[in-house]
Amino acid sequence: MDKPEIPDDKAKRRPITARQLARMLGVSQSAVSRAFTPGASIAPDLRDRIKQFAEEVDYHPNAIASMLSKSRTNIVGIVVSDMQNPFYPALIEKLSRSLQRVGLQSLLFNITKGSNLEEQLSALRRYNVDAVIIISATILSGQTLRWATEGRAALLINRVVEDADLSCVICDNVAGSRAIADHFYETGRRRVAYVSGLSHTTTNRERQNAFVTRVAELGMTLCARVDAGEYSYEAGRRAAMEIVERGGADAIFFANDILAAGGLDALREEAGLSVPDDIAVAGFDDIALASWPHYALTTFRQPVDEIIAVAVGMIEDGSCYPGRPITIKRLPGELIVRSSSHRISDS
Amino acid sequence: MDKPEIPDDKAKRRPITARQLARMLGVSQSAVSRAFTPGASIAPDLRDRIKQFAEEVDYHPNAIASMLSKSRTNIVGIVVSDMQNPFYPALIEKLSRSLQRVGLQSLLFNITKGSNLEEQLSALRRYNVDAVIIISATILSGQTLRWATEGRAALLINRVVEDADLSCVICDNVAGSRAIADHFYETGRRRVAYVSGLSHTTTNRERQNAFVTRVAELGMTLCARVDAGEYSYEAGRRAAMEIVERGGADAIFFANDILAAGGLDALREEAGLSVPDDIAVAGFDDIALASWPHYALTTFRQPVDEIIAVAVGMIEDGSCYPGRPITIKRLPGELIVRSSSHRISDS
DNA sequence: CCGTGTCTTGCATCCGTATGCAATGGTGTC
DNA sequence: GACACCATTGCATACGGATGCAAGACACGG
Repeated sequence: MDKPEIPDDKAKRRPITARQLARMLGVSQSAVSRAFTPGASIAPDLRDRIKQFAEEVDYHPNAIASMLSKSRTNIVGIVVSDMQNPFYPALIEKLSRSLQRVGLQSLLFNITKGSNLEEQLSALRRYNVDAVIIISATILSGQTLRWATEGRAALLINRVVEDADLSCVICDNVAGSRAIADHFYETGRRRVAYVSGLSHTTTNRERQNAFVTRVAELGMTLCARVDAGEYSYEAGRRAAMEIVERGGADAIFFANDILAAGGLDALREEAGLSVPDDIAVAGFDDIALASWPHYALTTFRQPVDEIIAVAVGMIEDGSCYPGRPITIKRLPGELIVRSSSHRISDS
Repeated sequence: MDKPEIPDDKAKRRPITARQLARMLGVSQSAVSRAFTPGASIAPDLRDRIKQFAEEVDYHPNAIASMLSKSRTNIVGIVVSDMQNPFYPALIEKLSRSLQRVGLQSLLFNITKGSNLEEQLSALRRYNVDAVIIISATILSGQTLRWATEGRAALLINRVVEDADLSCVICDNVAGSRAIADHFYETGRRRVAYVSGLSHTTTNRERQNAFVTRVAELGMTLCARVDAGEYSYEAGRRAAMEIVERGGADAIFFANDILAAGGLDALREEAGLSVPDDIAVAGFDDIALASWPHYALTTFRQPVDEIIAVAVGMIEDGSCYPGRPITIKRLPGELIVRSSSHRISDS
């Protein structure tokens, strides 16, 4: 008859605590804590009894208190800036899902050029997140990044920032851009053009340099090199028209797919050209839209799943914690040939 | 010469605490706490002195500890499921930005059909978030939602779930769908069709019922009603082709823009029809793509900014806290006529 | 000069869980 | 039966900041 009694004062809005649970069961609060700590020293039957009773009274360990005493939050800060490019939402979704799978939650830090970075990043510090994943370093200087991530695990995805002392995981931009150049060459193109997004980012510089270099190696002509100024559909359209007005080309490599989509539409609809007959178009990333029949965009697919796997792995094994040597992982992507660059003779 | 001395033992990786700061300055820990609490009772010069010194030694209040003692986290849980539809990333971005503006961070809960909901939602509870914003109720039953949000502020965006006792903020789907029907009628269409996404969601039901009803009122013929099964480009293509095969129509209203984009491309490229001459196309949401010249999609624009403003307002003023009466805010949208439905005679 | 009131400040305690340490009880060995 | 050993359990305290309460400082009116 020592069945514990469940008090039913619903008046209390505060959730039940481990201490209360313990008192009700006649055990110590430590026992409750141990019951919910995997691997803790506690008798199996006691653990079961506590867990079962916890379920009955709807007890859930308070994660905040746990964070405070363990000084571990199980939260990863994700710093993003441009969610306009569909590549990033897709990446973030998979990333947050992978993190959840290993028990980590994602705290979103959406930074904007306009808003004061300092305030936002100070929140990043105050929340004591276990790790920071920076997905868009576009508008953050190395110095700012270093300050924001000082003393905690941090990791860049899809960007390299020279002076930030941060590990990063990126797609092999060089191989990708060369593959595009090779593909243009092999399909008979000789007068090519390159459209950059934000010209100062390392991502763009890597892609541009590799492409331009390979183009020269192959003896193709680089007719134009246009800076679109931003990664957007509209910018892609403008860049494409600029290339047409400046004398055209027979192939354009856009720094990413969203630019390429705009460019392709402009070439067809505004310039009245046939893609791929008159001009070939290629992008980078392989976002969802690239596989839509209307675009059928030749592109270099970023190994998103692998990037995420590596990133999550680095966070789990602590290899991106402060003090550890900086590592830069370049993962291979894959050239995806679709009909924006090459009329496939036989399906 | 009572200038406080800054210890430089970088060895300690633990960040400095309020107590340490206080000791260094010769004040009490409470003073430090008050210096960082707006409106607290503290002399202005003491506050300045503390804040300045804090800056020197790089002290940041630990948000976790603050959460524990204030039992307020300043974190809002955002529950999402389908980030494939570009409407949601755009919404989330603006939402998280608005929340940040009022000092709230966004903790992302990315739920999937496959993964075990219970575990994910239990995390939602354990983290003691101040409020929960559910952006996609698609795969959550009212019962699950009620459990997940029990005892805390919660709010649905863009969905209504009958049995969940939750407040919600949505676009006026009925007015929107009627506007589309009226627009079709006014531009001479008489044989219309409707394509649903997920047919069981309230969003879809509202749009579908309103459209079908209005179509009948106006004496137009509803040639087809197709359930695409999901909100995706490919599903839109399939639905459009199904309508064509079943005899066609002279106007199709797709339950949202991403479906409409797929449908429009299929009608033009696969069915060889002219849009808008042979057939008009309209969507719902007004995502970025809708304004691209290639699509130029007639659509009903969701008042995203207003939805977010209202949602954030409800969280701030506590009107969605448990115990408060449930409110359902329907915000007016705006019909955006573009050339997918109507050839504009004069630009 | 004293009483009253306002403004600051420090003290002590609380928020809810984790964990080192000691105490307990039971098992196995010789 | 004595002793060593291991598995459990509880106790006490730490994690870092917030806050009620009381004490001290100071100003003002009488």
